[in-house]
Amino acid sequence: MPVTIRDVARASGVHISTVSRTFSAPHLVNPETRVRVLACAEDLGYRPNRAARALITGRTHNIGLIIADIANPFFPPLIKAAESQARHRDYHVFVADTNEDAAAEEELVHALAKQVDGVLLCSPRMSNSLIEQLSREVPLVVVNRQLAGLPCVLMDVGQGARSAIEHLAGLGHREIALLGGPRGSWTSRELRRAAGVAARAAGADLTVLGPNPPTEHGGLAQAEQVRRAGVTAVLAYNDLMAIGLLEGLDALGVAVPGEVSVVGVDDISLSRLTRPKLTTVATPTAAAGRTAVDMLLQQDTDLPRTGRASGAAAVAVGVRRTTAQVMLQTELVIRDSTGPGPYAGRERSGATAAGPGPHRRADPGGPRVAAGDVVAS
Amino acid sequence: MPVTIRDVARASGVHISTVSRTFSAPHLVNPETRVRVLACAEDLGYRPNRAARALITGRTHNIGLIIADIANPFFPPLIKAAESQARHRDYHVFVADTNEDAAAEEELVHALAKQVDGVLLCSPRMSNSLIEQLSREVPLVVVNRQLAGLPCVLMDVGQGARSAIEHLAGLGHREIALLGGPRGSWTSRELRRAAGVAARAAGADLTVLGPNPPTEHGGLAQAEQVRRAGVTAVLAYNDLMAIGLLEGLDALGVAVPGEVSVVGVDDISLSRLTRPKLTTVATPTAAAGRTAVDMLLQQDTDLPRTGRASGAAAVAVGVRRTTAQVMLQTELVIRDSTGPGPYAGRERSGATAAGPGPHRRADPGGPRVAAGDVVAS
DNA sequence: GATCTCTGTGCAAACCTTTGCAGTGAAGTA
DNA sequence: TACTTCACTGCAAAGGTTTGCACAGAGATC
Repeated sequence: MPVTIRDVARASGVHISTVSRTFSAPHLVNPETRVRVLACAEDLGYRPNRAARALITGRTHNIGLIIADIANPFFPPLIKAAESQARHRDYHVFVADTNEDAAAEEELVHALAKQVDGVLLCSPRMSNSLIEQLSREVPLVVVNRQLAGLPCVLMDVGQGARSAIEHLAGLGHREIALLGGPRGSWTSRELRRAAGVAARAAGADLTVLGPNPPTEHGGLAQAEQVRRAGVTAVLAYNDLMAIGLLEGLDALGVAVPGEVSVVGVDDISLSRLTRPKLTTVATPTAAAGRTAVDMLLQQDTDLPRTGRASGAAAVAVGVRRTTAQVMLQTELVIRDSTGPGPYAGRERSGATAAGPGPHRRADPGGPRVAAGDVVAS
Repeated sequence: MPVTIRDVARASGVHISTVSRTFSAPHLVNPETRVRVLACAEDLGYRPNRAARALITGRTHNIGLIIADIANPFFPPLIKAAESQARHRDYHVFVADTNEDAAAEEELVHALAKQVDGVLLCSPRMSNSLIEQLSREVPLVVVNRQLAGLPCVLMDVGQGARSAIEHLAGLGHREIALLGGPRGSWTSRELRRAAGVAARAAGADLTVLGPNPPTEHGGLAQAEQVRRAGVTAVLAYNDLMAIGLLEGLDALGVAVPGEVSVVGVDDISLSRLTRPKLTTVATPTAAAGRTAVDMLLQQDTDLPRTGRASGAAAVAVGVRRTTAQVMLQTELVIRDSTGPGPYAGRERSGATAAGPGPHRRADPGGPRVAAGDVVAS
């Protein structure tokens, strides 16, 4: 029932190889023949079988995108950017969700391995050694995790944490909590490290609460702890948790930013919709998606193909993998969930402790994110 | 470099067919041989090439999921439910985003056709006739669109609209606006139809505004129109638009629900987080995902396979497609964005016009969605 | 008129599996 | 003993495509 290259060949009176060339190397076939073949193909509704093509060329023109949780609004912009970038290069993206489950991640890499030309591993939860092992099976680009020897796209959450802590300290907060993210998250570790350093430098105390599930509920569940900890400011692992915390504090009757200031990370679109609007560290999510696809496709063109069509040239060059690591910048966006703390006005007053008036608002639009720098290669 | 069945055969001293059987029909091979082969496979890190397998069996064990917009929080629960249901049956799901673009939808169906065993088309934007045509290329299940002769999973938004309008009319609203969804959306048409009927029955006027992009911004952009239309209540195409409208009205200084009541559709998790919390028509998104996968896989096992392995039995049965259409129930969840209207208390007072006190709150948890009914088959 | 170049096409192998069929030898049956 | 049955394994074709190589014929060159 499905029409193959053979049917087209029969219909147009040429050999199947000519039909094949009509599609994959049109310049090699006589214009007259070409139009005839194309007409027949059109007539019969022929579409090249990509799986069969992949079998011999070693190129599927698909890339896999493994995501911890599609429901986390952090990811969709990344997915969309990756998809549009891939489409430009005539690639398709297959997205798979792991439910924050390390075992599912491994499973999926294996399942995808032979059906895609490479995989983007976003915010993986599995161990470094397992990732390295899997990278021998299929080209990998890792997002939100630093891994020696593998191409990585990172967001400078360390810098973001620093900015956030400095912002809070500048507002007069000295007792700050950090709501940690999920176990196994590189971002969470990085955030904690940088926040610790920044807090020490600013003379503030940092209490770490967690690990927590990186969801609204994870934040909500910590509201009680936050109140008990006696802190006046909180930096959350991500916006979702920050928003949950906002909810939880509201339910407990704790005023934000009156009694407690809250800062998130990611700047998901939702963070503009809460009351109060969320101060947050904007991460360049879309840029990360684009960059990761670029790096994967770059690596892909460098690498020899697996099919019989492997060029001798590629072999001569050897398996020289590009392992560039890109760090993308983050930026603090100040909205309404942060306000003066108990030490407002004392020492390092600066521009921040400008009285009880309205806080600085982020300008509503425009690009906020700088281009990434290559950090290592 | 990649290890194939042949390498395993060589290593374990058997024919490739024995290796093949070790994986796909273990009971046909001697236990001793089996363990030896498995050991060798393990040693060499062999993994069956699913693409090659698909070429001959005609079964990829993948299903495609085409989504209008991953960033719309309506979809992730559907995706996750579909994914988990598929995983149970040893299938993988490839998600693709079309950016609300009909042309991209067609593109993607073609691209996926030979790499999956079937496609779930969610809230498609393309024409019925095109969908029908594509369904000849690959098994299709359509979600959120009724289409004769094709298996469909629908949500009873008509009933939802009716409940919403009755709720509003009961609260004393007589001038109601409907914020329409995107052009080409079956749900939007259905909503409009049912809302019109219900409004007439309740003696209320219905003003339709739209079509609009089904996003937060689409709702926000209509705030001005809503105010100008002089309505006291609005039913929005989905929660995202309702939330945008909440924003817009807030910016215009219009109180919700004091001056205008707002109802959304979908009950995305976000709708519990707005101020005021959103009254909305809950749609059984996860159930839809599960059901759609079930229907697709059902159809899949019925249909003869394309590969040479096609059983004669299937042919004897003939191409009997299951074209069941399932309608899932919706339910109105009343929160804080709806309140008494100008005609509150006059006639049909009921339980709704209980003075200016707090409105009814939805209970926070528990299942709200009934199981689906088969409507036709 | 012989040789060369070039364009267009056909041939057949290869990619990695699965599976119907046939063959082997051992155990069971008459 | 001769026959059947059975469990296991090998053989080879098939699935749809790509591509190196060979070849035919046309035109150009000397």
